[in-house]
Amino acid sequence: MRIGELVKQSGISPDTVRFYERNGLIRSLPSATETNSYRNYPEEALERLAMIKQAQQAGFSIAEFSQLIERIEGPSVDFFDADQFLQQKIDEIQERMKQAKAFLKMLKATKAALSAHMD
Amino acid sequence: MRIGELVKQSGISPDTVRFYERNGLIRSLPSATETNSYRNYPEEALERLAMIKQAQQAGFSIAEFSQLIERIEGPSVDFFDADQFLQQKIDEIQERMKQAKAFLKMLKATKAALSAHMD
DNA sequence: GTTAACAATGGACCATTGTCAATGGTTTTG
DNA sequence: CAAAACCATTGACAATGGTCCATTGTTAAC
Repeated sequence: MRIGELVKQSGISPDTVRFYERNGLIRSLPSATETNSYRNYPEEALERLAMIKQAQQAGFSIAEFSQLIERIEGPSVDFFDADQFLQQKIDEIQERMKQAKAFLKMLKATKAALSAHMD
Repeated sequence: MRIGELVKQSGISPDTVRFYERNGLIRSLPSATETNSYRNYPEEALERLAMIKQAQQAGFSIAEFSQLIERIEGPSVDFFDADQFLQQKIDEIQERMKQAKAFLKMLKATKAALSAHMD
């Protein structure tokens, strides 16, 4: 699939897709049938883009996501290293979610207090 | 309390504290007893800094946090407006956490799959 | 009372995460 | 085949969230 199609289906701008690719978050394969200079994306690219969105919402930076990709599908996977990396990131996200949860709770309490004021 | 004390107790750099203050996230009171040009922070500043951290982990930008502050403790609070603002932010954070959760789940699954490989 | 430590301000600088515009090549459509 | 639509590359620009530095003022310690 060409970038235009990917853009249409994902809602992400072509510039952003190319930006992600430059940074190793997504890959395009050279087309088997065509010999142009157009990027050719596999179907999985869509899921990958969705995954990037999720990672960002979880507080991952592009650099971190790129490291993740390298570790889990790069050549010569170092299992121990990958395992350690994953565990660390899992911990970080859990901590972040804890903090976010506390903030959310506070917002809700604030809203409730406000509502009580409103009558 | 002066900025140095706040910095010591919060672990946040003085530049960052002043940056936050410039952007309306925190306020210093003119000291009642002293007549210098030093910032004077109330005890609550510490909690405020902690709250800023939480908000950031929840994906809040500085601008959003500043708007929040204005709404809940600014002069002439518009209850309806504040209520709507809070609800919207609550929804956004919940959506973000949903995505983050999905990502976390995927990381855990990836780690489990990796572990299975390791023996 | 003078030095050391602390604080304020202004402005430059930095990384991150995109976005835009210009220019030129490729494909598709009519 | 000519025009419109699509794509690539390069490099500039922008917003966000700080950080650093130089200069100057203030306070505290010796």
